[in-house]
Amino acid sequence: MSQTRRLPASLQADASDLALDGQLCFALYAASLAMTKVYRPLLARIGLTYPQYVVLLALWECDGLNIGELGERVSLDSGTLTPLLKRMQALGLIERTRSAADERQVLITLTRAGHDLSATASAIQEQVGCATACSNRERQALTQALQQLRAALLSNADT
Amino acid sequence: MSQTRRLPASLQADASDLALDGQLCFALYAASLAMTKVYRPLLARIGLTYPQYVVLLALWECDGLNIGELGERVSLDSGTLTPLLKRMQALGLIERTRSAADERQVLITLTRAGHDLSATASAIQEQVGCATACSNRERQALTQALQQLRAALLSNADT
DNA sequence: CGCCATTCTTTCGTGTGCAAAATGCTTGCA
DNA sequence: TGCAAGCATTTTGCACACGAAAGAATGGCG
Repeated sequence: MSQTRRLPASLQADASDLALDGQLCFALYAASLAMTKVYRPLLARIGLTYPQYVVLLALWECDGLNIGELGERVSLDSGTLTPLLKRMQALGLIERTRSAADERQVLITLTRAGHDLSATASAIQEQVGCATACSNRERQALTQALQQLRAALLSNADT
Repeated sequence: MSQTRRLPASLQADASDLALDGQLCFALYAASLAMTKVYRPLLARIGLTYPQYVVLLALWECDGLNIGELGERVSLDSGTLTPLLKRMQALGLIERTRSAADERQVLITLTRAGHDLSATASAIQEQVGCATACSNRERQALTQALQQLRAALLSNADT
């Protein structure tokens, strides 16, 4: 599996540190892929993708945001959101209107159909909760740990 | 922020459950995006993207895998890996050769240059470790929790 | 009043991710 | 032997994800 090499001790030590399964970054990446994999078929039944679902979560909580605010909330670039939101508009879930106060801004508001999807979403969320196979308490603890990690990473993003 | 609505109790209860920040799925999604955001500029200096780096991690651990095995290891589809690996070949980091034993398979092997990048990777890994702002013990615990979550999600992916 | 720096959004190019169809090799079975 | 079934990979099509650059509107400032 790992061949013996003649290297200075400083480099020799690295070999074990680079093991794929020991890496937090890979555990995060793989878990995130697995999560979307579970959501995909469930969301497909209502014609949504995972990022679109995340946007809806944000809008159910606070309707009428502009693209910049929405992007900050869900951690996405405006260049990603614009086409995504256009698709959601085509689905009849949201409206995109220029702000009267500042015509530079585009305000995103839920339609009736978009609002009503929250009931379905709750059902899906419960299904996935089962698939995680862990208690509410564990889930909460993990969620909090990930929020802290995210905050630390973002504040050190320029380092 | 959240307007009062008249709904049956069964739906009323959902409102708080759908709060964006309470969702494990969103915490995972956002943390994963934040992690790649930290890695991006560091990896860009050596011409790599994040998934390409993950593939290298896998190959440093076990060289000479075919595409299917590699995909299982890093949790990626062959449709994703094929173009990604071609780009890595163009960079001179890997070789793609048909297996003599079974001509259907494409074997991925590291070049000298690909092998040598592991030293740089260790340095990058350490930088990111600092950015996570948590101790080795915390990092290890979180990594393990994410691995368990991923395993649970994958085994229930068909539910 | 008109110019310009700022802010916000959109467009563009590159690179994932994944499902489904297409391609080419292998194996098993008549 | 010959071919049908199956397998590994590639291709195709759609949807993110992001940085950089272009467009559009606002708010000063001379």
